[in-house]
Amino acid sequence: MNLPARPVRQRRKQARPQELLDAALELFVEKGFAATRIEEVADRAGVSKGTLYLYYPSKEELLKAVIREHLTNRLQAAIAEAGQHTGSHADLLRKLMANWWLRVYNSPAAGVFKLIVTEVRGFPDIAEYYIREVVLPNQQLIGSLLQGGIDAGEFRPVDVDAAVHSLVLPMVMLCVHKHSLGACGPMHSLMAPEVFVRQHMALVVGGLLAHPANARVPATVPAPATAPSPAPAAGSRQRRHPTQPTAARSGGKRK
Amino acid sequence: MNLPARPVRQRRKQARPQELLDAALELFVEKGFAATRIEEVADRAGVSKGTLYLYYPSKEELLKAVIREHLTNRLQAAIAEAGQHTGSHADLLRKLMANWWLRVYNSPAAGVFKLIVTEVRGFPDIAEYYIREVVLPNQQLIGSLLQGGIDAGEFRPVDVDAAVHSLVLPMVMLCVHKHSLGACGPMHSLMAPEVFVRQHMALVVGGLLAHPANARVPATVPAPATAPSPAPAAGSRQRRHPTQPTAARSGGKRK
DNA sequence: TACATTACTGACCCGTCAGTCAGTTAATTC
DNA sequence: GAATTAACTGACTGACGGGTCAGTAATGTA
Repeated sequence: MNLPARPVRQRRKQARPQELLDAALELFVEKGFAATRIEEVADRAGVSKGTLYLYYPSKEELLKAVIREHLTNRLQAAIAEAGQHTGSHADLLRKLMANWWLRVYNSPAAGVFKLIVTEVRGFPDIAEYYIREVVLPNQQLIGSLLQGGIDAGEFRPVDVDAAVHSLVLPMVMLCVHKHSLGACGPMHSLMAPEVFVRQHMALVVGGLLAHPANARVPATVPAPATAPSPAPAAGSRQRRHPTQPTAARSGGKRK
Repeated sequence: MNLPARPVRQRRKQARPQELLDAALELFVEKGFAATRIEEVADRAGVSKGTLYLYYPSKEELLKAVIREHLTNRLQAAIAEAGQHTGSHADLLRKLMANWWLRVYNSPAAGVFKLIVTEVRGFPDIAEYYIREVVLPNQQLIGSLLQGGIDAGEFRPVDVDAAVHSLVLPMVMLCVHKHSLGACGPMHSLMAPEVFVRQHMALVVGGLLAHPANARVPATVPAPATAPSPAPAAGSRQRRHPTQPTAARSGGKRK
């Protein structure tokens, strides 16, 4: 009946760059840089191939713009805003990681981690940029928080760098996973990130505390204080059924 | 002087498939599947493009063969062999993770993790296979070890699935990292894996123990037992200088 | 309404690469 | 050493995709 509906050409110079970056991020994360055709990006952004080249001079520059945009504008903002909280060092750590990482996990920025893992070897200058702007500031932030806890006698004198990795790497891996295996259907979805972050922090902070008898479970679950009461977490089975749909899946697929 | 030295054509039907798989793994991990030319794989394996197609019917089948080969032959063997140790549950966990993961990390199998992260969305049947053959058996193995420790009263009754993730994800991420950022030059190398595994296990097992006063530091470093002495690990500074060359880099680059 | 500007389009150009196949040569048999 | 087998080669092809640019139309101006 209605013809392919000529989409009524529009002039929207302001909005194009961001729309192109968003489309590019989605597709690069989905299919990889090399396997994504520039025309697909243009299509998804609602423009023609030629238009894309008005805003970005080459495919490679588009990739770099995508990464730069998401890392500087979003992750860095999150880092800055993360240093604002107060409380005991253990609480601080738990709040920081839970809030911040869940925010990152649920934003498109999570895809950037996969993108970097995937493509960084082909574009080494991205590596330098990513490390300077993201990795080091983070290590700095978490590291000094840990060091503070140690100096205050709240944490055991662990290797700070190693502990930072123990804390952060699982969260990064979760972001990467979300956009690789996690996007292959609901057959298996590692674990609900909200549940995991809480459990992970409880476990690792438990290993950090100099006097573990004091605090056991974070504020959210007011369990009997000192005794090792068998109440790991609300609604979390003890074992069996390692597979579980988990329902939550974000980023609806278009075509 | 000596001409390009005609490489003396050889007939080696037996060795070809494995040599092609090895070359393919290297290149797919290095450059990604889409960006690797089939002729590069053939070159690195010392044959012509035509020969490759005698053994693998298409580029995609080559990829699947690479993954299948490394996952079944190597990782599964490691899993089977990993269940042989004895000792307390905490020791078992530490030994298992340290030995096994360092083995994986230092083998070409580490690259397979990156390969899966990178390519699985394009080939969903690989996902199913990987989860069935690698993820689930592993969760099973570590999970039952943890559950055993809990049942024996050695560990606190934590959420087993979450704890498995806390233990394993950093190691997987380390493998992925080795072949992405880690391969971009010595400007930054997360951390020496041997050091990290030890520290990570100490930290997390510390969080698992029901009576943390007992064991503090694993066998390798006989530190003063209970008191929080400031000796985190040999040769590991307390903070500052987050960058450190770490020297160790494997997999020499050819051209 | 006529003219100017510029955001936007898509057919085209050309290098690249997965896959093919007629021919070459190492190994084996007689 | 002649004949036979089959592992191996690499020039070729057809499709595909990055990048270009002459042309189109939306918007602004007089």
